[in-house]
Amino acid sequence: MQLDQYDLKILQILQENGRITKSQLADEIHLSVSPCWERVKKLEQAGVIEGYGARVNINKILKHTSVLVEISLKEHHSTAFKRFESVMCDTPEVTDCYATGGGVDYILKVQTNDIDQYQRLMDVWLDSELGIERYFTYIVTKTIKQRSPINNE
Amino acid sequence: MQLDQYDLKILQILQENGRITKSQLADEIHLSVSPCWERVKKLEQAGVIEGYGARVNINKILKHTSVLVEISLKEHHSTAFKRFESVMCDTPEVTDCYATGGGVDYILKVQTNDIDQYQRLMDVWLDSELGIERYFTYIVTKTIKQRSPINNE
DNA sequence: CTTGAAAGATGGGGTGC
DNA sequence: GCACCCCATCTTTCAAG
Repeated sequence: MQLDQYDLKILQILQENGRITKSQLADEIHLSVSPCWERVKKLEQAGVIEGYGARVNINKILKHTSVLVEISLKEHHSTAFKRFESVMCDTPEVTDCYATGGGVDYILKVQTNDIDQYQRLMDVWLDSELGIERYFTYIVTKTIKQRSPINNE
Repeated sequence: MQLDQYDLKILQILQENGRITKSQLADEIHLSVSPCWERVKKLEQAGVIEGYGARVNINKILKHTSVLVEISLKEHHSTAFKRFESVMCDTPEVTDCYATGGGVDYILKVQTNDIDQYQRLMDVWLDSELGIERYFTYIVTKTIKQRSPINNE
């Protein structure tokens, strides 16, 4: 898919303001409504725009704790990886999960009500057949920044 | 702020589908439009809903590399922290930044076109007066999961 | 919480450049 | 490709009951 400056601008604006009206969007990118609308539709159909969502500030509704966790597995074959990854995907407390090179196999971000609840979750993982060899926990003391990619320079 | 089941349901739905119409939303939570709309407005004004945005699949539009970086500073006083944090906030390549307890001061996620570009960014940081004592880079080889909190159980 | 109503947006269509 | 009409239908927003 080939994107021009208009498309990038559309993405940039929609990323910040997903509920902007198509006419306002058209104004901002200096196109009229129809071509603008067709670009948006194209971006959605191509899967560049996967969907729209509200940014919910979790801090306003409940006390919670975030931790970052480095995890290494005992075994390094694809079934072990697959099992681990599917458990991560199915665990709502895990908000982010990345496979990494560089000493550990995975780095996760986990959100729970408190540290106890995190530790209980970890205990369940350790007791199950997930094959965790070792893990290291970093407690998040402050969230400085949280995602907003795409900024066309 | 006190949230009831309706509000949680609203948040859950809006998080997944931020462009749903208020009438559809009202249908789904089994309320009529106006009360539903007032709840949404209240959630927005209270800052529980911070905004709306398109979920953009960055992989569809450009090749890029994500790295996770652990950073420790030389000095641990608030001006050093503030300076570091403001640079992180102003650097678009940094998508996430967390202050942590547990051996390192910060953990970041950085997105660049390639590893070279990341390394150049790091070189700039090291040469500037940011006070980085040491850092460790984990290259993300696979993104397993990426954020979707709030799931009322 | 419900109804209702005005103002505006959507999603098409079509024409012409 | 784009812009500039039109138009029926739905949505938003805010009264008043």
